[in-house]
Amino acid sequence: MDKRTCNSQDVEVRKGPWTMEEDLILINYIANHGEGVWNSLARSAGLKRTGKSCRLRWLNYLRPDVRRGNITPEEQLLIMELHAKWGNRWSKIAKHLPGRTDNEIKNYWRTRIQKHIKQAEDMNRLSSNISDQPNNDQQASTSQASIGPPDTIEIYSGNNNNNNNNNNIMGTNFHHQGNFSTETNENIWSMEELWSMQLLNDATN
DNA sequence: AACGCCCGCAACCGCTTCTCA
DNA sequence: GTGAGAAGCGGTTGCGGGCGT
Repeated sequence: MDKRTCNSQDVEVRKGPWTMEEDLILINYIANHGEGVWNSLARSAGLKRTGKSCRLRWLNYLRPDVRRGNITPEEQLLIMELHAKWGNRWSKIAKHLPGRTDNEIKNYWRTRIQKHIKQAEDMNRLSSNISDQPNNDQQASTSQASIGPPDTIEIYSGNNNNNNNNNNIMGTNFHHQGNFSTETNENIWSMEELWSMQLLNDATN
């Protein structure tokens, strides 16, 4: 594990994975003194970690009310619903999932859900290649969704009520504004469709 | 059995926001 | 009002394990 000195006081700062000893020190210290100012907590506890690192470790892993293990289908739906509403506001989303951390939700989104969006995008690109038809201009004028350059999929609905729902998902511009239209158009992927793809896929796993 | 690839997750980094003197 | 330090947040990275060849 790499250690490096960080400041004029020549204090070694440990980085990388936490050891069981460090975990125990942190747990015991917080049990006795409670959470406090993280930088001084780290120092007082004798941990060669930054306050930030201690805070993260505590909040995401050591806290007694952290729920670990599989995300349930209910939680999954809730995550998707809240993400559609708020975008990548992971901590805000996490507040509605007791015991789940923003980091966990963020990872879950990136590793699971985003994958399906990518698949949807690929399928969509494929289908638009197959049906590369002349009446595209009518489609273009009425379409509520536009598939952009290779790594963008933009989904729009008619109304335009939210200011900041421009969610960038690892190069995928995922715009969701207001209610999704349920009407099906070749280039429209509604939230419901994305959800059902996700659920279908899970059912087959 | 060995190797390479892929995926999931823990942890770090840097920026923003909050709090307080 | 403002500046400094702490906390919060989202994006990114790196490692380890599982799996296919």
